[in-house]
Amino acid sequence: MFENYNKVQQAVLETTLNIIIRKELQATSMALIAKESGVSTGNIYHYFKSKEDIVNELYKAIVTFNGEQVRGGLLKGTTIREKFELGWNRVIELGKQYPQGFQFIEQYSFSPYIYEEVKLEVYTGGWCGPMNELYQEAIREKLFIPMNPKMMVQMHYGTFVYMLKAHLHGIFELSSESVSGAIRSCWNAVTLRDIT
Amino acid sequence: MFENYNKVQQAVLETTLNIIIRKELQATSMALIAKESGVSTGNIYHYFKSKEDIVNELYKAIVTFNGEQVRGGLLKGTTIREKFELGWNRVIELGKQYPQGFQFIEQYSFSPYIYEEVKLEVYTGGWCGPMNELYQEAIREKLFIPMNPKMMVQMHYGTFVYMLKAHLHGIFELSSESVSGAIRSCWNAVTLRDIT
Amino acid sequence: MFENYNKVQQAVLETTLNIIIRKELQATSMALIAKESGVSTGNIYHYFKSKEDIVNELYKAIVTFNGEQVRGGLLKGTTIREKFELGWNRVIELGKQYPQGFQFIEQYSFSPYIYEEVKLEVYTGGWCGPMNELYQEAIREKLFIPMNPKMMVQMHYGTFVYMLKAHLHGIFELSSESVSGAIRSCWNAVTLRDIT
Amino acid sequence: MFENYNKVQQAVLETTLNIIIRKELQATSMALIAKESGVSTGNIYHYFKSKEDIVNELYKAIVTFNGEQVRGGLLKGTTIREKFELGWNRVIELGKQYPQGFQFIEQYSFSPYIYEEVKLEVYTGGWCGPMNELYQEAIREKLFIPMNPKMMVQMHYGTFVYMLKAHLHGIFELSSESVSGAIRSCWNAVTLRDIT
DNA sequence: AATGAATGAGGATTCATTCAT
DNA sequence: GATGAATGAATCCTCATTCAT
Repeated sequence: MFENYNKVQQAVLETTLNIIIRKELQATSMALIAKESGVSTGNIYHYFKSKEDIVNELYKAIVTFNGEQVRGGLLKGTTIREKFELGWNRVIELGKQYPQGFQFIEQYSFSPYIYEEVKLEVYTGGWCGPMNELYQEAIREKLFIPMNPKMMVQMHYGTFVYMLKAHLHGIFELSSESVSGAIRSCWNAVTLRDIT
Repeated sequence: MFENYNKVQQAVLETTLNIIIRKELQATSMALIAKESGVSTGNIYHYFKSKEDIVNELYKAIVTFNGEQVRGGLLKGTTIREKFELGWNRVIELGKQYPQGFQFIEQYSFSPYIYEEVKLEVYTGGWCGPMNELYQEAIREKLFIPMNPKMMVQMHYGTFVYMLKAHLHGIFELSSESVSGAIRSCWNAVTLRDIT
Repeated sequence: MFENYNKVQQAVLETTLNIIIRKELQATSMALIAKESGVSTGNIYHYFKSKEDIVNELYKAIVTFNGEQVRGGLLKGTTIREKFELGWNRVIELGKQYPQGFQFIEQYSFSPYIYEEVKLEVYTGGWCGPMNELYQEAIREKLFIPMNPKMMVQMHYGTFVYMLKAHLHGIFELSSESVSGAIRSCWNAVTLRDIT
Repeated sequence: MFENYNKVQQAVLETTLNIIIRKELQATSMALIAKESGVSTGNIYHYFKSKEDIVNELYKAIVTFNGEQVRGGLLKGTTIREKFELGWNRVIELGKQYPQGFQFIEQYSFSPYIYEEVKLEVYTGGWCGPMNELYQEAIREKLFIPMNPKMMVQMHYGTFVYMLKAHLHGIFELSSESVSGAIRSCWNAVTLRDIT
């Protein structure tokens, strides 16, 4: 998840993510990060400007990683339908595989602690871009209903996010059938009925 | 939003919400709450056990309020379709009218700072209950596809939450047409096609 | 010396002066001030904005006190000569009686740590004002040579400051004869010879 | 000013002086000295034992330099009066030409940060020695009043220091006339009247 | 000689909370 | 009930110094 960073930075970012999810940002002290990451406080400040900087870097790193993963999934498909399924499947997979990263983004995407510019990268540099394009193409091909593609993508993302959330809260299990059911339902929600 | 509380408690809860959204939980000090609410720190402790208590009370109050509002909307409808539309419309309305409350719940629904028991009330005492029942009924009547109704509700809730989020982030505008379009699309996503 | 402050502020200012002279500003930590003054760190910040604020307040307080003392001395005299002698005597007395205050002003009058506005008060609100007027009057009465009175006052102040400095460094003793000799010598330095 | 030191030491001393005057000793970190001098921290420690060592070396260097300059000035004169004028002129010249060095000595001559032994060098190895001798000679020749020569030198030095201080604080300008006026006035202050 | 990453004690300051009034 | 002065532990961060390279 943090391949673009050096050893020290990786240790700090990983540890920080772990503590924030476990204990809240409030309780995530530099002393604790230092202790758990094995990097001295002084040296943390050699690689990061401030605590805020660490958290923002973390946000950016996760968003970037997620973006790459989803984009990678999308590209493996050939038809629009395949791409649709592979893309959203990756979103779910990511959430299940990296629940901490997923929760972190969820919790802090509205936080004033994350710089506005960093937040906007989700919509630009993240996975939204390729997904938006896919939806646009589907509309052009009269496969999807003529709605704002960005909005449709957001709506579907919300669908999967909340499935994951409820799953992580223990409200219900997330079997692969329910996931493919959900994906199918999303597909149905936006395809032109008579065309099918 | 805080009708069940006395004047002092209301002032404290309102102020706290305001500061948390504006500045993060981290930066929400008791001194600041005291100053902005006009209630002395000593007196705040007369009405609340601790800072944690305030924030959890706030969470509970907003969830309860939202629940009442959505339930109120639902009950006005007669047919399942009407209830469906009125209910989700209220969700959107609430988010637009009380963006701070909406953002607060979004940010802190995963936070370890909120007691697990309080968080679970969303699913039980909140608006989810009546909505779950509505979906269950729709399935029984062969109107909706046979899926876990709780999951369907979560999915749709996610849909609207992310429309609101993107709207609040300034990604796109939320016209009443796009809202009703989204509601219709959700309806289509889960209704049995041949029945329509 | 700190009559215009409350008990807590007095304790803090006195302690700070003491430590700064004994140990340097660098080594004057808030923890030490708290310990030696018997005021908790938290409470110090209730009465002072910052460490810088304490030190600047200290500077201001000493300068004001010195000003009042010297002005008080001046006024007791009737003739110019008497005022001259009483005034400068007070300067020396102050330095001997409050060596810490004297050293502090000496050391920090050039320091960037003291706000420029606070520093300028020495020349305006301090004892310089009345002294300048005295010299001006003496020039008008053809008693003193026609020189910039402000400069003359500074020169004489420097004379006494360096006597005190050397005295405090243990270079020589400061007997009352040597002081009156010095004052006489200053008087001779600026009086018109033939007039005497 | 630092001719007796090698390139690296010169860079460090110059930079340190500059920062101390600009920012206070407190804010003069080794990291900043390293950055501004272009010498790495590690290498600074190759040439200096500690930060304290740098500052004390700086003090010593400036005092020595000033001493040489003033002594050099003195020697150019032949009569006592000439030596007197040339010597004090050099003091003023030095202050105007090297204001940072002048301010540094002024600020730190009382500081516990400077080792007592280093401070005493001002009075022995500095310019005071030759000046003291000059005054002693003048007394012997019945030119000056019979006062402690060391004290007289200190007094006069204070006179010029405070002229410079007020000048550097922007209280008044220091024209060459006012300087020679001040020197003359000092001369008059200590010469036996009837002798002139 | 020279570098700058690494250390961790110590710095100023803030904070939740208490309690005398 | 209400106030806000007082507490001191805990916070983020800096700093002089060391040491492997």
